[in-house]
Amino acid sequence: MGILLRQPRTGYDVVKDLQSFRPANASQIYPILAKLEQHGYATFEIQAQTARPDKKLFKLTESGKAALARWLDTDPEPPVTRDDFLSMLFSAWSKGPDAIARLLWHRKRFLNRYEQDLRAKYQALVTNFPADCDDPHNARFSSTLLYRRRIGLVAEELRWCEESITTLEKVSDI
Amino acid sequence: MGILLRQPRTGYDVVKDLQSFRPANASQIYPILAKLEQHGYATFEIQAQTARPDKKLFKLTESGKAALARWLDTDPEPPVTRDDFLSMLFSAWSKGPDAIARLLWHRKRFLNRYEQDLRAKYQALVTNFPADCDDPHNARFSSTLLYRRRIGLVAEELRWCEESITTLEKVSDI
DNA sequence: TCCCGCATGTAACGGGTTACATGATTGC
DNA sequence: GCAATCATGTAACCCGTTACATGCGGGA
Repeated sequence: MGILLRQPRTGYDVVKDLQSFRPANASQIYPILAKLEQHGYATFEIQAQTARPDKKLFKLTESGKAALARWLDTDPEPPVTRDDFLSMLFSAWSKGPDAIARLLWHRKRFLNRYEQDLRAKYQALVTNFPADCDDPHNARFSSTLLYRRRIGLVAEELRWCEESITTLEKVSDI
Repeated sequence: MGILLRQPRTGYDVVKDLQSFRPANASQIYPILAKLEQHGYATFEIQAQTARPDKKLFKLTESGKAALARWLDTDPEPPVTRDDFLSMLFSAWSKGPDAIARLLWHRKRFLNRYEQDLRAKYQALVTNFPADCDDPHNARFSSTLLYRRRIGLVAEELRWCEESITTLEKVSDI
């Protein structure tokens, strides 16, 4: 399952870490961690805290690391996306060019915000840990690759949005 | 739900049409069509066929069209993707640069095939119906926008794959 | 001969989301 | 005073997938 125990983390932390590229919510993660523990793939230490529920700090066992390594050798499934925007665009012609333009503008705003966010995080990563990011044996190397990918894709979709808006303008007011 | 009744279609056709941008399978579509019919959003005519089960040709009612128009006025949810490849890449550092390269090559091959397929379909569309594709009141206009988007994104990810492979080579054999 | 395409569905299962339950601390 | 952050979980539900059931015609 969503195995991302680079470092020991609590369930709560795992949810946050996954957020960026494989969203899942708490009520899903906790049962999974419990199951991993039952199968011997992970163990946890309890850290008592005052004024908060006790933390369960999970970490992978050797057997868990082996299972992850095996999974890495399998071929990944083709990606699946669901995106209401695309479905709407598919039917938007029925309401005319204005509706299409509205959708595109909406998407553009969304992408702009998203891009800024990504760039900020990426910048923070490479300025704080420049050495790690260049070392392919380091976890942060993987992270930089993933950031660069997302940034490139978002920039491309943004380009597409603008292109589409201009063609729409050209076509509809001639 | 997946409302894409541009023209009257059978359940079987709907599944195929959706394939490209919002995959769903037959056992999901049939109950949905039945529900649409119960709610008065769609009706069907039965076309008897010899040697095959009778066709149920569904089409949207006025009330169905109105519902679709209302949906088009709502703001789309942010997109969700799940992609094993990304999860694997995230952990691939643990197995070293070769594992990362292997993943990237695998993805590259996948994207190459996908890109060819998309370009072929896009070409077919614009050569067969050049006028429709330029008319924003026509359904095929929406389709061309969607194709251009997908093609751009796939090309960008391909570029990223190649870039990543070369940085990996540079970094690991110096 | 066997698989693919056409054409419809039902039943069981599994993964994911939403809602609920608890509770102290910190900042607006 | 209210929301957000930290921290754990359970229960119900929905959406989607897999497997099953049926059956003929055409191409490899």
